[in-house]
Amino acid sequence: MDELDSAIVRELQQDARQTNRALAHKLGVAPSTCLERVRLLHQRGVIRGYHADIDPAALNREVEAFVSVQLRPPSRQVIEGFKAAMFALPQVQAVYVVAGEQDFLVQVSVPSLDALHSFLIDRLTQRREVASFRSQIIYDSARKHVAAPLEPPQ
Amino acid sequence: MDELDSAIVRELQQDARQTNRALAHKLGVAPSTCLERVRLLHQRGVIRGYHADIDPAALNREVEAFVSVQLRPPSRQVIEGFKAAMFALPQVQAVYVVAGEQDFLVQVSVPSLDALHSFLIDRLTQRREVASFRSQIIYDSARKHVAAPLEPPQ
DNA sequence: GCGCCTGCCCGAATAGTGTTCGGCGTCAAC
DNA sequence: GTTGACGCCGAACACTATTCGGGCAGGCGC
Repeated sequence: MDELDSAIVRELQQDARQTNRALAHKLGVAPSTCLERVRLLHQRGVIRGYHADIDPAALNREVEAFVSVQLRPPSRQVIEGFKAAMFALPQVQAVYVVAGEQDFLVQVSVPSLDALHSFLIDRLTQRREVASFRSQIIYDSARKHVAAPLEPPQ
Repeated sequence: MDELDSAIVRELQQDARQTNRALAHKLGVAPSTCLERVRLLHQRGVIRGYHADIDPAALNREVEAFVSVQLRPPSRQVIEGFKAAMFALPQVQAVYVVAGEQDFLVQVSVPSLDALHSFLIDRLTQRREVASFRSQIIYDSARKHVAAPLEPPQ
């Protein structure tokens, strides 16, 4: 993971579809060198995949929210089961098992506030292991698509 | 946004680097047709970009957490300023302005628990507009990279 | 210092791909 | 039935990915 690898990772986070030649030219190396580096980054698991970023509105998902959930009992079995069940739902974008008062953070995206309400009372309240939940509608968000390596002297 | 567009979007969410020919072959259309569709999806803003998914561990980011923050006063100026300041920090992955008890949800990724602590006391506590905050360390997470269009009869 | 080995990078060659463009079929309107 | 518009197709050409043999530098043993 030298300087060249970092640069490749940065560039591909920014635009995963640029040609290998363009990438090589930007970094000042030969295309064959660049290709080999990318292949190794893949093999080492550094690059996990390439994904298109889609406008949620185009997928009829105008409303996004975080739902934090407390489970009872918070045992391994219950947590794993709940995680799998949530992840299988099409409205669910991401599931986070967290430390704190709440056990789960579930990121959902739905067509409308009505759909969010339906989701909460049909999919969440239904489940007996849900002790309590709290939903936070997302008014505005900003996500980074490119993360740089951090150094310990941070 | 017909069936073919949806299929293209689904495929490119799954693997943004597959060749246009492979994509066309999967969907049973000519490469030229497929290319034109992709171009239009871009132009319409449906496809916002293509990004490599990188293992956080490779970027020296072993610890991830959500930090929920309450601001005082929660005015537009304060919110916008805080959002911009957080987003500029390298440890911050995403910023969400949310409804509820807390005003902000900040997703951070850092090398260690120490680094998280440093971030909280150096970058967050420092700011006068931060009335209170609560951090939730992420034990486990699962994110979807492909989202399907939702229909109103959901 | 000298020679050897290893690892990395390069450039050329080939196979495969992106991209353009003229033409054709289908459908709807009139 | 005729016309126009739209979208899809396939061939052609330029460009790109990918492979592979060779060369260069750095490190190590002697």
